[in-house]
Amino acid sequence: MKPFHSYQNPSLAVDLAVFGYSKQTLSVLLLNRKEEPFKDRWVLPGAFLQMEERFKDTCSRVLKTKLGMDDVYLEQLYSFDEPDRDPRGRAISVAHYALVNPARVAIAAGSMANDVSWFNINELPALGFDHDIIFQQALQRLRSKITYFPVGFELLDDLFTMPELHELYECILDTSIDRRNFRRKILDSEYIINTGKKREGSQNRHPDLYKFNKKLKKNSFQINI
Amino acid sequence: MKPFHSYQNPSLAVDLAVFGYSKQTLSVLLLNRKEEPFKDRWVLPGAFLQMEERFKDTCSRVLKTKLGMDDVYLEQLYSFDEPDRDPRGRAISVAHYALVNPARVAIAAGSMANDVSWFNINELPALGFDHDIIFQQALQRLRSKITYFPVGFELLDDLFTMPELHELYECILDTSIDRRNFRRKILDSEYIINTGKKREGSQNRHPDLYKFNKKLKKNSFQINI
DNA sequence: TATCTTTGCGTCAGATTAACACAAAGAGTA
DNA sequence: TACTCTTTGTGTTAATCTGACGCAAAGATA
Repeated sequence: MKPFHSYQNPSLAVDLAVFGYSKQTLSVLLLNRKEEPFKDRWVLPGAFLQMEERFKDTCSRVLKTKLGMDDVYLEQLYSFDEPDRDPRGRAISVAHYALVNPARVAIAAGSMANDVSWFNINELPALGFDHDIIFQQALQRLRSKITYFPVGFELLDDLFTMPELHELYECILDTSIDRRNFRRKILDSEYIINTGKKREGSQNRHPDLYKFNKKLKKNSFQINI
Repeated sequence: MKPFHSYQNPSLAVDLAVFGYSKQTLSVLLLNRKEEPFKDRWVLPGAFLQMEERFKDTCSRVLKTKLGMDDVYLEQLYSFDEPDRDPRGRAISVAHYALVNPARVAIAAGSMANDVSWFNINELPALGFDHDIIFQQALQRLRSKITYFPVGFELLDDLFTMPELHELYECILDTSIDRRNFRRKILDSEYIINTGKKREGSQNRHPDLYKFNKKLKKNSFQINI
């Protein structure tokens, strides 16, 4: 299908800030480019829109084919339109961010495997294109979102303990949060449910296992960490 | 310049939810379409991106040429990509919202004049395209934003009174707010400055005139209405 | 049984907020 | 001038929320 107005449109792409949390570290997934421009530089994964694709379709395609991931939390972030953001020509990027549990996704071990890697968000290399800016904005959005909406569980296993959730928040917000006050706020918000089970194996007291409360009314949720 | 990858791109446009506040009413600017599709229906103003234009450029062009407006507050909202949102073919819209003071902008009295009109946001007709959705999202964003960031003054005159600001908040948030508590929060936030002058002419006590504090550090601002 | 660490639960003072009282200012009117 | 009516500016108080912290229960080890 041709565009129905006169001038030649810019290229249209999505870029993805894929966040993962593992071993008390928040990481982002980067791709090592094998072609110009920005050959050998690390960039956010992305792709051009294909015929009839919606943004989320393109994102899912990238997540599936390049990274072997299915069913991840995805949110549109912002559209970037600096004319010179891609040296090949005018290209517009509709940036998204994704939250995944790295334990659940095995990065596809294909030919790409060596070109994809998790990076601690505090130890990022300089990225190609305008991806530094996109990443910073994604991180800011994640930090803002998690303080008032329960997206944290997207990064954890189905069952998780209170100390695990607590550490996740401290890690994402890069601040220390009083353990006991955190517990109270989270429990008051009713966004998690105590399963009655306990996480076994640790040396000390075995913490309760919680699960996310899926019946939570979307608008009733409000924490202020 | 041609796009540097293989397939034919969708059309790219911006749509604008232009909010105005006047006489204790929050309004949005609508355009009456004179062509198919959606002939004779009201829609948000918008335009296709022209060569080398950035989103904000296109927005400014629409505001200037169709509405005769300059220098308005503008913020990117969201990008809409439903494949059938435009019956003419695939078109992507990067929606923005704008805040203007209707008293300061005279809607251009050209051939378009009869086709442009302010509508009370509570009395909107059914809009063409997917503009109902875009508008609702814009309204939601405005409501959310105004509770934590001082954008209200964009809708008012340079000098305004506390009751005027108070009414604006009540109108936008569609709720009643205790006058005295509101005053305290706003003053504590230091985002407005008492000019010492008073608004004359009213029958009763003459209220103080305030102005926006432009030296306010962007990140220090935080109200919770 | 004692010790060490982690986890769960509770307390309390200080800060914030909501609800409300009241006086001052301005204009009209007897 | 004195009184009324309405609006605006300021303060008070009780309820609520938040941050800081104490302490005991649970589990493993010595």
